[in-house]
Amino acid sequence: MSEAKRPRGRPKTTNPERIVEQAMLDYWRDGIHTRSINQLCKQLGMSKPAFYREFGGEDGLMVAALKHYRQLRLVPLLAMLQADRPFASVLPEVIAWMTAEQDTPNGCLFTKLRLLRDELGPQTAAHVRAIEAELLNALDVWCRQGLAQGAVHPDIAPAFAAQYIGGQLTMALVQRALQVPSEVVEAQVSIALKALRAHA
Amino acid sequence: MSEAKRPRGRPKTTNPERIVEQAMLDYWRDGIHTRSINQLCKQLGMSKPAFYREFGGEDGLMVAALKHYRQLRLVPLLAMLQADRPFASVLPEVIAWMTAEQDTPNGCLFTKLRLLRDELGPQTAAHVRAIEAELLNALDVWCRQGLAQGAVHPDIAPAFAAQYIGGQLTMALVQRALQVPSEVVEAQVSIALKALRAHA
DNA sequence: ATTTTATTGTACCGATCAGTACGATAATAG
DNA sequence: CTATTATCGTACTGATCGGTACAATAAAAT
Repeated sequence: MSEAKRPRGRPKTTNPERIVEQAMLDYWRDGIHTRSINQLCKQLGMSKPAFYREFGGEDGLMVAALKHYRQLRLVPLLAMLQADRPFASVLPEVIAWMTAEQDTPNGCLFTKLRLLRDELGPQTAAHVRAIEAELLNALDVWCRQGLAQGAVHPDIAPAFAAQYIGGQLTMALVQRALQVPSEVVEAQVSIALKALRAHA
Repeated sequence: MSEAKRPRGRPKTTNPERIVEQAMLDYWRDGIHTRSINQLCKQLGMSKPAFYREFGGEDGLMVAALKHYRQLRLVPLLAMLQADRPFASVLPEVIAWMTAEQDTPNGCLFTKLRLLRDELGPQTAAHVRAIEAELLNALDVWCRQGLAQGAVHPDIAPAFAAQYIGGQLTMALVQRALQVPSEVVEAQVSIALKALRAHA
């Protein structure tokens, strides 16, 4: 609770956290190609020089927004996968995560960026790749556990199972972004993932 | 073979068909947000007034490119679905279509546009919706046939089966666009679609 | 040869773009 | 108080944007 001593110069009035959160929601809802930097700054309520001071450019803002999104939505998923619990009891939670109705925009910001990788700035592109790897790795570890627990069909290699789940994840998030009702998507994913289970 | 009588004025030198084909490939390969109209015209080798005379604007060009794509890639798929043949023998062809390696760009132009529906011009958006409906309807009819033939699991409603196949179609095309190898995608789709078959 | 018609592309428009120079401002330090 | 430091945003830059006016051109028609 220490009242941090003020630094020397004029006090900062911009609030980066608030701005990053709003930018994340804007990108998530509307995509990344709907606003010029001029419009972006107006929307975010900051001057253009302040924008460049804070983020260096759009690439910087997008990385910040993506990091924020990761904390908000992806970290909980990773936590599910990494919790040391029975595969069969985690699976429905993962499915629910994929198809959740929320007060936030539909779909998944990470998935949207992934599909536009060639149109991203270098830092954003690198960050997307890093998250891809992180997620795929977590799925792989989880599938190994499931196999060891006898919950995953023994003929299916964990690496393939991870790829498969990742694919269904993408499917579900894309369908949600296309406004397919969450119950329908949930039914689709449930059927698709039954193929992985033991004693099929 | 009639040598059509020339019209009155200065002869046309631009070749709309060639231009539409090239535009289709460009959109398919690079996405729709990578070139301004100025750059587009340069790339297509036509003057800007010629471009506006021929297509009226980018929306017009994109519709033309999408129609061209439909003929090239989607019509063959629809033909497969509408041919009056055993469900079980058509299914592998559909899977092969989804995952085909080609000399053309990876992925599917229609799917890319579908995911960007809010960023399209009005005509292109309408055309995308029309193709969505056309495809979903064809899948629905096909699934009814499969059910009547006893090839589709009787507990699965045709409308849901059509949605499901459509979802897996999207998944496969997105994965291909993300450079996942076609054998991997093919294995994924095969497993996912096994869930539909009778006596599972 | 002259007129009519259709297509051509250069050269231009105002608007907006991404990015920054710089003077104003507001705090602490001495 | 004055000096120092840090952040502020107005107002500007040259480039590029989407879109078009219009003079030149090339054919058929008369």
